[in-house]
Amino acid sequence: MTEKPPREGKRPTIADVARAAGVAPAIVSRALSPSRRPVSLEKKERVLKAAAELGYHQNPLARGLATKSIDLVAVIINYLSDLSDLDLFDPLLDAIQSLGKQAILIRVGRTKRIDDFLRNSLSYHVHAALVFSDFADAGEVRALFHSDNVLMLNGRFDAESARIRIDEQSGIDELVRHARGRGVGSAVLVTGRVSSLVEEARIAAYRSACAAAGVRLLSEVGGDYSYGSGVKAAAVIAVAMPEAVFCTSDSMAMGVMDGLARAGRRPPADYLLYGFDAVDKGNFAAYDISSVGFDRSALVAGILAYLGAPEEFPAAGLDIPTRFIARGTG
Amino acid sequence: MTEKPPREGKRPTIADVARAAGVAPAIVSRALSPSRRPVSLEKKERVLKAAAELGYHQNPLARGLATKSIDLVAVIINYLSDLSDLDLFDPLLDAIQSLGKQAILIRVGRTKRIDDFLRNSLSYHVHAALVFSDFADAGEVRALFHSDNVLMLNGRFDAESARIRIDEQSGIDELVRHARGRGVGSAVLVTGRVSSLVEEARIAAYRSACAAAGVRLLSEVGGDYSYGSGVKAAAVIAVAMPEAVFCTSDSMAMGVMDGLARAGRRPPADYLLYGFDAVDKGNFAAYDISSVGFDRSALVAGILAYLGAPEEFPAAGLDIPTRFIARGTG
DNA sequence: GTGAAAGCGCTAACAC
DNA sequence: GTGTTAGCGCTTTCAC
Repeated sequence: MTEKPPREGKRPTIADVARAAGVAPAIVSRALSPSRRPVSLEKKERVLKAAAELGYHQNPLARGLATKSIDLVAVIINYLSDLSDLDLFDPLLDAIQSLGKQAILIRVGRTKRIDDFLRNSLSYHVHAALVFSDFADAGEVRALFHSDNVLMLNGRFDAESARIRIDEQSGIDELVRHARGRGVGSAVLVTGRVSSLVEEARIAAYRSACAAAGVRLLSEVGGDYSYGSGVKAAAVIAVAMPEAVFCTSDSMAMGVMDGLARAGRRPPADYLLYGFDAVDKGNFAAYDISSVGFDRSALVAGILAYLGAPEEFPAAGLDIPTRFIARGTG
Repeated sequence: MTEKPPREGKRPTIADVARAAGVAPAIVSRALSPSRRPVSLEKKERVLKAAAELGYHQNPLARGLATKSIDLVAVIINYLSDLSDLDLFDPLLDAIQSLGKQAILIRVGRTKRIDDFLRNSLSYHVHAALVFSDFADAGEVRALFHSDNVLMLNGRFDAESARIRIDEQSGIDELVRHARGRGVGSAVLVTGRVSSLVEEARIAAYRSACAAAGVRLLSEVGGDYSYGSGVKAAAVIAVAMPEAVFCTSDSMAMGVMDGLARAGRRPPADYLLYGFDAVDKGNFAAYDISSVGFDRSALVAGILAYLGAPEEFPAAGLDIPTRFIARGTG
């Protein structure tokens, strides 16, 4: 490393570089930042050289104070599982970092003083906010995040908000039609956290798909997305055994499968079983559950496009289609 | 909301509050921040009142520039799975936020220019860094992170570094003794990413535990922690069927289980199977795998203690013990 | 206990 | 193209 700060114990500043390069501080700023102001090639090189020799690095705080913006993207979640799964998270982080920004991960409970919390924090000054959490609707979030760029990914968008929507209806329609095609006339739906708008929409999609396909929905059993709640649901389901079980998560489907196995019922022989949110790779042999999924990389690509040029993002938002994935259970 | 900024379109500053309260800006700063300088109760109340009326909120950037520190905790990872699992992540985020700080999540690949990357970014100014990634050893990280507080959680600590260590040896010893107690004389070890120091130590722990307990390690099969790599490993294992299979992750154990099932071998009747990193709750009935786990909440509590008072953290670091968890497969 | 004033390190306006 | 000069909003001496 070639670091030798001019003043002992202090990091070199733009002034130090300017002195070393024999130019004005403003030139250094222009040479080192994506400024649109012109700098002669010769001075630019001198500056770059001096900066390297001094081991100069920008102070993002000072830069942020001056420009009133900061290379940070806030990712707003309730639970980490709001990010669907780990397959989404790592590429998302990569995407954010590839833009020279970093991700600040904010977990918002259902507290009322979210605004105070946010406004006092760095998150209020971020370049953009990605809202996965269903804590607030588009209007509130816009008000909250000042002039910042907000992308709604939680389903709570309105006409004015930038948004990416997972179009679950398409995959669910396909799934239910598939079941119908295999002779299913009646089914039970196992649901997750109904407080969530996304879940509400998902349930509605199942209802309408069933109505359209001519599948009778015998009942809806409440769960919480977890394997355990699926096992519990199975006890209820076993009473009036339907021809098919639709679950709004794969984990619940696994639970239902194990729960019903205790009663000697196994898919696909005794009933058809469908999950939701298929992760493409690494499916367990023991739980080869038919499901609905979407292309994670398409979602990340959409987010990346938004982050790169928010103003050019389609006003109508972006829709990511889902598709039915046939596996062993249905 | 009671927000009425004095100048149109601009957020109120400390100067606005000072004017409204009829005091000097310095007083406002002292009243509103945990400053040790005294402020008369009466003025403090005036300030608080004015701030509330104006809807004043601190600008963390300006504060950070002045104090050279910022209420951000950097979480350094390679993959999100470095955080063990989701059960760890949500409580960790809660812990960080409960301290009034926020988490900035940084994914470092194996790139060489990490230092440049970090020094130019906010992460360089954070209050503390939690290093889960094995990208660098303690010395490098300390050099990199300036004077900041660094907690090593990746096993790459030295005598001077603050660290929390998961003591895997204890749980592995227990596991191997347990296998020996059930008559196991020979076993195969399925390993993960061997480039990682943690994995290296884990493998060494198995070796020494086997030597101590008198279990012969027939071979070591390389995997990558994933279910799929476990399935592949099973093909190799099936050739010379050992009495037990130890896997350094639960996912690989699941894969091994399914892979060997194709050859008609099922635990615990035909062999004993052990995983690693048990998540306590929600174990799948179909994969009831004996494993080694540790108390996630103890880890989070340790991190919280460090974050709250880094200088009071035990110089010797903290050890989180692991324990063997007996389940159906061994 | 209080306030004026000098930074923190950078960018943006404005002259040249 | 270049340099000078004000800030950005806060904390912190330092004098009172």
